[in-house]
Amino acid sequence: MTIQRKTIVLEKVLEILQHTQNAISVSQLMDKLETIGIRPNKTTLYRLLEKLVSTTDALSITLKNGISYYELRQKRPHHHHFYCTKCDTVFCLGSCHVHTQKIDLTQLLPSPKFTVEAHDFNLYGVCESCR
Amino acid sequence: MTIQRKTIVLEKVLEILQHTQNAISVSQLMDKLETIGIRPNKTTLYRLLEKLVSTTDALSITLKNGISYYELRQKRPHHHHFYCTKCDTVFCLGSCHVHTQKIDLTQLLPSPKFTVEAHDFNLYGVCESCR
DNA sequence: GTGCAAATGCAAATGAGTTGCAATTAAAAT
DNA sequence: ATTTTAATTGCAACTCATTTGCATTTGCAC
Repeated sequence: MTIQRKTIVLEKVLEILQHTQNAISVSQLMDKLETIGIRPNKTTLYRLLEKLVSTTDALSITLKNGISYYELRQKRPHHHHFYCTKCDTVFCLGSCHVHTQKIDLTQLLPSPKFTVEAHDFNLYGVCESCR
Repeated sequence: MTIQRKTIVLEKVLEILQHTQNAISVSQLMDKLETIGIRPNKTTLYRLLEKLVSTTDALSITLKNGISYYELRQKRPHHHHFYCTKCDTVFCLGSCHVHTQKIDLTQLLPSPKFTVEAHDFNLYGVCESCR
């Protein structure tokens, strides 16, 4: 295993992810890269993001439109997202209420013998600037 | 507008939906139909389900695998789902905690000016029989 | 410089879901 | 009973996000 090679694309992707409050999709990312004159191959971009996720530097969420959105893990606590149906922006929400309010998910299960490994919670609606 | 025509496929689909506790996908539905000797065209099936949803007889949820699952609305209150990652079954959960525990989602939003129109909440894990 | 693993690019494939259009069917009107 | 009309169906082709195979390039290590 050698040191991971640095690439312009990787650097720029990290830069974009660092400078947005939102989770962004591959196509949104490609658009942003295009505005700074970079047109990476989409396969490359998918692989780069996959790597960031596998190294836990980033995480991805997939909304009910079937599209995955990425964000840097950074120092943010576990949280969920708001998808604006007008502008397709994925806003990060405050700390997950399931954790902060210690909600017992077991009660909701068909049987206490089910093992919950993950949960997702997405809000859908219209953001402030789209109203 | 004439009376809606009855078809074997519609009847069998309703029958299957009525006799399962779970939400099922189009491919799961096609498999079940196949076991009783019915091989409907997938377009037909999609359109039939779309109609059931539009008439509020059924509802659909879409999980992070990008697949939609359908269930009859019937008398069930608003609830969410548990997806078993081993057997691909989508179990219905108890009444939505956001409603029963009157959780205020506004607090989680970036701004109170955001309008929440819908939310989804899915659990992922392993079901009782797959453990 | 040579070798080797990582990174890249392209084209093609995947898979859920959709669309256009022609063909069929059943209900309504005659 | 026959015609008219609208709903239903089936097929092929398409969309779109994502993935895969494979050949090529690149850059670190020796």
